[in-house]
Amino acid sequence: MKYSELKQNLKEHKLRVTDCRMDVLEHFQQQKRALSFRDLEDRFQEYDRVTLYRTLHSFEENGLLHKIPGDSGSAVYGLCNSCGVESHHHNHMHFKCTSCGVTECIDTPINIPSVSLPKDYKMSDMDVIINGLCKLCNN
Amino acid sequence: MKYSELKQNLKEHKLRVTDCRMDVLEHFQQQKRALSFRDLEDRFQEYDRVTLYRTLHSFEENGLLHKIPGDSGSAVYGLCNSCGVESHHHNHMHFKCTSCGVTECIDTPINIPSVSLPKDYKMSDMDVIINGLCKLCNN
DNA sequence: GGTTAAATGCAACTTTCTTGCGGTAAGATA
DNA sequence: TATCTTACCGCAAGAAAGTTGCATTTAACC
Repeated sequence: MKYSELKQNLKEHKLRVTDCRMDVLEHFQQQKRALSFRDLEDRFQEYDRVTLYRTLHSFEENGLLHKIPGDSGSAVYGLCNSCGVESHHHNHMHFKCTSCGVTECIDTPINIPSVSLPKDYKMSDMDVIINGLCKLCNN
Repeated sequence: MKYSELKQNLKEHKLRVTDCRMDVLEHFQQQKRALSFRDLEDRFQEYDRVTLYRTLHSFEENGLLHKIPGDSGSAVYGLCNSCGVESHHHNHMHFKCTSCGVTECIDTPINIPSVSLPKDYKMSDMDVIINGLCKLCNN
């Protein structure tokens, strides 16, 4: 993705354009997978840990990234193609490879069934995490 | 649940019977909801933090509890009724209340649809986390 | 270019989780 | 029930993860 598009992307989310944010956003675009704070820390040693934390938080707060529930303890962030400004409450589907540990967004629109909850429960949205083997580890 | 039953439950999972384990297991039974390490730490100040960590880990390892993915960073553990010794690979469904934060297991057997994954991906199991209002907060 | 609010870097700190080890107690065996 | 073995416990220390405050720098706006 071109520099101008990244810049535009940040501005659309009301985020000030800085080196750190441009680099982090570009990295998410290129990697096409969910990244943890640790991933960013390893990749961008030129930026302070605190700055990376704050970058992730502001990205999340402004709807550019969303947090993916992970059982490993540390949070993982994903950049879904379907993550538009208005579509905050869509249902996320993610694939986590049990072999290599990579988490990816599943963009294939799948009609998630209307779950029959017990009486008086009200669903707002749901996270679906599919565990298994990704295309690389499955071959 | 009676003392003898708790004891039996531990033994069935090849776990040595100790005070800490009995108390923790009983607490899970009584609470009927998912508990975080923090919950246990607050509840059982008479036990060492490390002991509680190890208790959770051994319970998880031996299939008595399972880890529920949480986006808050800290892991949450649940004791499903359907968690038998043999049924390790069943699909979990959990409800997390966005108001009070309580996570519960949804025991209603719901047939989770066969998701159409991209080519070459292989699913083993899935975690489904439904967010919304629980019956207490919805009234 | 000058102004202002926001982002950054640094330091210090809190919280969360892990490891190692000596002492203790559960479970087995006789 | 006495003894033995091994797993569990508590304590201490430390590693990892995340937060806060503040002075400095810089993006965005005029």
